[in-house]
Order: sequence, then structure tokens, then C-alpha cells
Amino acid sequence: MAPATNAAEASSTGGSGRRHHGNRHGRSEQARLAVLRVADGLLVEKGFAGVTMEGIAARAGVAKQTIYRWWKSKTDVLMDAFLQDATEDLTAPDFGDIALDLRDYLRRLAWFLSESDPGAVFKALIAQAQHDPVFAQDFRSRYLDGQRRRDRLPLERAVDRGQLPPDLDMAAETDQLVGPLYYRVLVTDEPIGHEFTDGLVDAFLRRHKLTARTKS
Amino acid sequence: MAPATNAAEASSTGGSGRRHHGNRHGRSEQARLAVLRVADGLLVEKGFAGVTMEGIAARAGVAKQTIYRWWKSKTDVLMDAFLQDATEDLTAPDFGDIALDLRDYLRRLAWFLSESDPGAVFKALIAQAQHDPVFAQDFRSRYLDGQRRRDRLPLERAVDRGQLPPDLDMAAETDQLVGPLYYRVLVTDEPIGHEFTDGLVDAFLRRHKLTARTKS
Amino acid sequence: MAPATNAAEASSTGGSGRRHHGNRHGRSEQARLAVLRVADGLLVEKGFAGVTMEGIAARAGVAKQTIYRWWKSKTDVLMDAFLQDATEDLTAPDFGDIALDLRDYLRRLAWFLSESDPGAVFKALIAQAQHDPVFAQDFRSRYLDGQRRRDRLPLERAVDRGQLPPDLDMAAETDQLVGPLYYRVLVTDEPIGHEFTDGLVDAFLRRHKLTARTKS
Amino acid sequence: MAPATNAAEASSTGGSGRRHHGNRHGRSEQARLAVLRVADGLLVEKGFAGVTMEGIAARAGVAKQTIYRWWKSKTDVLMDAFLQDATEDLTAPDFGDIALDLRDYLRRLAWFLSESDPGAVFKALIAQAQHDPVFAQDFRSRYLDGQRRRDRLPLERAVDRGQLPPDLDMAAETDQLVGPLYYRVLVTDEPIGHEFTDGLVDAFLRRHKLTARTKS
DNA sequence: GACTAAACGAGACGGTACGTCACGTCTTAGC
DNA sequence: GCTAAGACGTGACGTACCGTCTCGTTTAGTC
Repeated sequence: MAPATNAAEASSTGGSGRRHHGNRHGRSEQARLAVLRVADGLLVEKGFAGVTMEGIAARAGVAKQTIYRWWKSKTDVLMDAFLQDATEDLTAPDFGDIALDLRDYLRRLAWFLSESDPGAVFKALIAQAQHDPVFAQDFRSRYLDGQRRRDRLPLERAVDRGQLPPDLDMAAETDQLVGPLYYRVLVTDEPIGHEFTDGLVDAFLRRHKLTARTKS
Repeated sequence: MAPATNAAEASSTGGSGRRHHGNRHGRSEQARLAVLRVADGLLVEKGFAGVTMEGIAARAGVAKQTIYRWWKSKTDVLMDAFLQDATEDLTAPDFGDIALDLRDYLRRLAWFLSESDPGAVFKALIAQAQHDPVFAQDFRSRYLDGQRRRDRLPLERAVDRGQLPPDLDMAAETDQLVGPLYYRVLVTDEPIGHEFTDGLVDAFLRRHKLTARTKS
Repeated sequence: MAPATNAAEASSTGGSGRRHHGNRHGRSEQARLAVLRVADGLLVEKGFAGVTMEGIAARAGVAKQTIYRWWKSKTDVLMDAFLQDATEDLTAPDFGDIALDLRDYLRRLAWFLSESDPGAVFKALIAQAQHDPVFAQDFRSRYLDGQRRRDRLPLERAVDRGQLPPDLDMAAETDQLVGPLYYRVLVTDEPIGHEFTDGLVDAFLRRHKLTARTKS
Repeated sequence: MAPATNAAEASSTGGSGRRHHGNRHGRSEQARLAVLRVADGLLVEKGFAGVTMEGIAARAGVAKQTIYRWWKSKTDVLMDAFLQDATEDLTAPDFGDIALDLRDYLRRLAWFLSESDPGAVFKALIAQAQHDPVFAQDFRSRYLDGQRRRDRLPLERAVDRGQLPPDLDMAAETDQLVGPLYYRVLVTDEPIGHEFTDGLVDAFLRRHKLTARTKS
């Protein structure tokens, strides 16, 4: 069984010989990391249906009770794993120009959603959110709200710079920029190339009568 | 699993006196309809997790084996139920004007997705499609491809009329119109009012330098 | 379910190769024989649990309904198959001497029970009789009673000859002769050699103060 | 499946401090007893076909999985129930005389087989043994072998006493004594009165030229 | 020669039970 | 006090047969 080795690796990150297996010193970091890593791995390897509490417990060398003590469902585990991996990855750069900022950001968002491993987890979580309103609420407050704030950043900076009018409907504009990406990823499964994301930016510029300073 | 629907259509379209009576020999239309009706009802009433093969069988007064004989999973049942309810409901009207057509169509699409019962089933199916690529493929070929064709209709008519240039990137334009709706429905769960759908149409018109003839 | 056999016999007397598949005048001999043959074969090949109505129907190329029309259960089919094969096989010879008669008969009975294919079917039927009193009654009246009469024949002939007293308790004596055979076959599964059956005869002779005329 | 019973016994007899290590907290004695009691009850009440895993589980308030964890089939459960009830009940008394010992023992064996509840279970198990060689082997090693040893006891004691010659063929003699009982119980279903069992003893005495000291 | 009636093959149907899987709760022993 | 281990009740899974019920065909015999 792999867990022995995995556990060893996990504990080696804790500097000195501080291994606690079951003890009176609070939660086992080792167990927590093993669970998250295994959950991620199972999702990528066997798909959503292949992620089970029993499967995670067995492969992580962890007791089921330990998982239930700290997470309330397998989707909660996956969300934790996702948050650990994904947070702060998707912040738009500041090139000082709305066109450049958006172009870069949408490309990276597209890649994240359609190509990356965390993107696969994201899709699984969004799927779960369709089935479970409580989970949906949780997912929004723990990830999506923050993501929406990051989505809006380039526009806010452009308003600050005076490139865009201050009375812009931020929510609607953001939805028009990122909505088509999510639509392709979640619904049509068509590939998203640079021409598609760049096209979104161009459309945005055109309807606000702006022009791109540079072209890629 | 197309045969299920085909058989149903075949037998239901058999307009005149040809219909066989108790419908023994061959599939039981009664059982088929009961299953679809019950599946739909369970989804709306108890959510996706509340839809089980056993539950459908019990409530529909049907043997489990009968369900498995004609559908390969509960999502396959739900898809059939969805197709029976939803097909052809979402065809854009033809008012002779792109602005009017789009305004009406997006409002109805928004209502369908966020308010209607079939819309709830649609969300469940899209969720399942995230988890199961085979199902996703099936769903696309049996519903989404047709829906995309319907989405494009208003634009195609406008091109025919000369309101829009013939070299328009249909796919990209459609995605920008409907993508934000799906995004709100599937991801952010924000309410979609007329101001939002109308705003999408206005943005479309602005970036193509058109003006709305009328306002609703 | 006696009619099954009777009908079969009646129709089998109809001379030449008059095969009818489905017709106005009674049952298909072809189907009847196929069912019995297949039932026997399945029992020998896959054991009792491997004999199913569906299995018989499929392998015999017969509709389930046809089986149910003529037999009331799979054990009823097996009983018919058994009766067809086994009846009249086990009649004691008449060598004119009780010792010789018994010796030969018990050997053949032992072989029948423990070695022959019909013996295997017999064991399955006796087993079923433990579980189902109605079947047990049927089996007794259709086979066991006759068999008991055949068991008693050598003793009756000996009484007629004057070798044994006329007030002999036939039932008890027969049970002591054949009971140990059935016991070994059904309960202990120990092999039954000639020394065992001959020993039973010797014990019989000894307690009735007879001596064997010949020895084999 | 011997471990089931053994484990249970081990845990119930594990009085002092030496607790078992293999099972963290081990099997539920309560569940085990409920299953055995219910299985017995169902057999007596509804016959063999009325004993189902689902029925046992439901009536015993136990999960099906719990039954499958410890027993491999319903007949395995019944065997366990039978062994719990029946073992050691059928030991011949020692009156110091072969005639008395046998007379008493055969009467009690007859009663056990034909009248008692465990006797009904025994018949069901013997029936199953006809259908399933693996089960048959198991049943023999867990019950029948011991029973055969008990059958032989009166004869062995008589040999020790000098009432019978030491070169007696124990197996054959035992089969002649008990075989007719099993035959009547399993095959002919004729009632077994004292006159029948006593007759078996008398025949035994006669062929060994012994006389009964007392008569009942 | 058309018609009728019995038996046929086929196979869908409502069911029961099977044996398996994962759930979430729980108890116990070790560190 | 947290851990690994794992038994437990619950409930759904997908499968195998059960016995019943039309279907549409085949085939004698009757009119």
C-alpha cells in the first residue's frame, strides 16, 4: 500500500521529526494533506464518480472518521483541494491598458477552465452546485465571489485610469466578457483559442469605442 | 439510446386508426410515459439526488427491469423526459427585425433556463455532462446541437435581410449573446431580468453599429 | 400434473414422424422432448441451481409459455424427465432365490443412486421434496410408491416360495435393506461397494436364519 | 465458514483480560444471535423458500451486508443456527447394555429427525447438500462426522464391555441401524413409531445372537 | 378455399431477491 | 484528543428469473 510512502513524503515537509499520527496535539496536517492530494488524484484519474469517501480513506491511509471530522462531504473535500490549488492564480496583470489586461486575463482564464487540472475540479464543483443549493452557496462564498472580484479588476482599473466611464455596469460587462468562456467550457465543449478570447476583447472595445493600443 | 424516443415518436405519430390497443407486444407506451413523467416530477420535487431508478420504478408502478430495458441510466431517463418537454419550445420568433427578435428570444431563453421546470432538468443534465463525457456527447447530439442552431436563427435571418454582414462569425456572436445567460444560470446564480437580456442585445447592436427600431 | 406424461404418451403412440409445430390437435412432441432433454442436460451440466425455466426455454428453442402450459415448475419438468428415463429400470430379477435376487437388486439400486445420471436427478428431486410438501406428495405417488413396490418384490416372491414366513413385516424389512443405501447416498456420501450391499443381504439372511446358496 | 461461529465463541468466552486484537471492537454478538434466531424462525414458519437474505435482514433488524460479512449464503446461516441448537443433543445414554442404549438412542434420533424443529432444519440442510457439493462437504465436516461418531458410541461401548466382538464392521452396522430412519424421514415420509425403531434394535440383536435383557 | 382454433416462438411486463457498493455513524485501542 | 481500523444500519445499484400476458404465425380440421 502506497500510503506508507505518501505519509512519509507528507511528513518530510514538516521540517524536523514532528510526526504525529494520532496524538493530543490537534489536527494531523499529514492526514489533511494526504486527503486533499488523494481526492484530487482520484478525480483526475477516475472521474467524479470514482471519488468516494471510502476510496479517499483507503488510498490516503486515513480513517473515514477523520475525513468526516473535518469535511462534510466528498465535494467539500474537493472544494478544499481546489481552493488550495487554485486561489490567486487568476489575477489579471496590470499592463496599464485595458485591452492588454483583458487580452491576457481571458487567455489565462480560458486555459485554466479548459486545460488545467484545477479546471477539471472546478467543473466538477460547478456540476455539484447544480444539484445541491447548499453546496452552491458555499462554493460561491468561498470561491466564486472572489473570482468575480478578480474578473472585475481590469475594468475597475480602467475606470480609475479614465479609460472607461465610472457609471459602467460592471456586472453586466464582466458577464459579457467571461460568460462566453464558461458557456463554451460547460455547455458546448468547443475549444477556446486565442482568436475567441481576443474576439471578446475586441467586441468589448468596439462597443465602448476604444481601440487597442497594441495587437498580439 | 435514441431508439427510446424514436419508438415513442413512431407510435405517437401513428395518427389514424392503426394504433395497437393495450400495446402489448412491443413496448408499453403507458410504462414509457409513466417513467418520464415520474422522473421529471421527482427531479423537481426532490432534486437530482432524489431521482433514483428504484424511486422512479416504484412511483411509476413499473418494474426496474423495464426501465433498464429502455434507458441506460437515470440521466438517460431525464434526458428523454427533457427532450419530450423541451424540444421546439425555444425557437426565436420572426418579427422582421434583429433587435426585436433577439430581445424576445433572449428573454424567453432566460426564463426557460432559470424559471421553468424543463430548465431545472436542463441544469441537471448539464451537470451530469461535466462528469460523464459519453453522456455529454449524447446530450450534445440529441439536444445542444439543435439548440445552437436555433440560437443562430435570428442572426441568420438578419444576414438574409441585409441587416448584418454575411461574413459575421456566427458562433462567436451567438456565444456572446447566450453565453452570459448560461453563465449566470450555471455559475453565479444571479437573477436574470429583462434589463440584463436587453442589455446584451443593446451591446450587440452597438458593436455592430445598429439601432433598435422599437423599445419594449 | 400427470396429464403431461399421459398426453405425451398418447401422442407418441401416433406412429410415424408426424411432426407438428403449432396446430389444432394437441401438443408438440418435438417441444416436449426438447424440454425434457435440455432439463436433464442442464442439471447434469450445471447443477440444480443451473436449471431455470428461462434457461430451458432458451436452450430448447421453446417459448417459456409452452413450458408453463404443460408443467407447473422446473422440478415438475425434472420429474417428468426422470420418469421418462428411470421407470422400470429397477425391477429385481428372479433367480428363484432370495439371496441371489437381493444381492443383484441392491447392487443395481446402489449403482443407480450413486452413479447414474438419473440417480443425480433423483437426488435433486428428493432434495426438492424436503422443501415442498406438495411436490413431495406428487413425487411419491408418481415414483416412490412404485419403487417401493419393486423393492418389495424379491421378498414377496420368497414368501410365495416358502423361503420366508408369510407374516413378515414387509415394510420394515425393505427399509432395512434399502434404507442404508439411501442413507449413504443422501447423507454421508460414502461410496457404496459390493461388500456393503452384500453385507446388507448377509445380515438379512442371518437374522432370518437363511444361508446363501451361492456366493458371487 | 467455520470462522463465523468460532469467532463468535471466542469473543463470548473471552472472559479475562486477553482481548482479541485482530478485530478492533469485533463483531456484534447481538446481530449474530438475531440472525440465527430469525433464520430458524423463518424456516419453521414459512419453509425453506421463505428464508431469504432480505427477509432475515429485515426481521432481524440487521443490514444485509452484515449477514454477507459473516455468512456466505442463507444455507450457511441455517447451518450455523442448526449447529447452535442441535449439537450434543443426540448423545446415546449409557445404561450399561447395548439393547437399552440402542433402543433409547434410536427413539430419540427418530424424534429429532421427524418431530423437532432442528430436525426440520436438518432436512433443509441435507436437501441443500444434494444441490451443492461444496456445502455438502462443509456440512459433513461441521456436523455429520460428529454425528456419526455419536451414532457409533453405543456399539463401541458394547465392544468394550465384551457384548460385541471387536472385529465388528462399525460403519456397516451403524448404517443398518440409522439408515432406515433417515430413509423414512427423507424419502418415504412414513411415520416412525417405537415399534419401528425397536424392530431395528431387535433385528440387530438377532443377527448378532444377543437377547434383550428388558423389553419396553 | 376460406375460416377457425389450438399451440407455437417470441418477448415485454410487474415483481422478488440477489449480491455489491458507498454512505454516514459508531465503538475500540494505540500513541 | 486525535488517530487508524473497521463493524454497523441504510439504501440504491444493476442482474437474474419468476410467472403472466399479449402478439403474430403456423397448421390441421371444418364448413
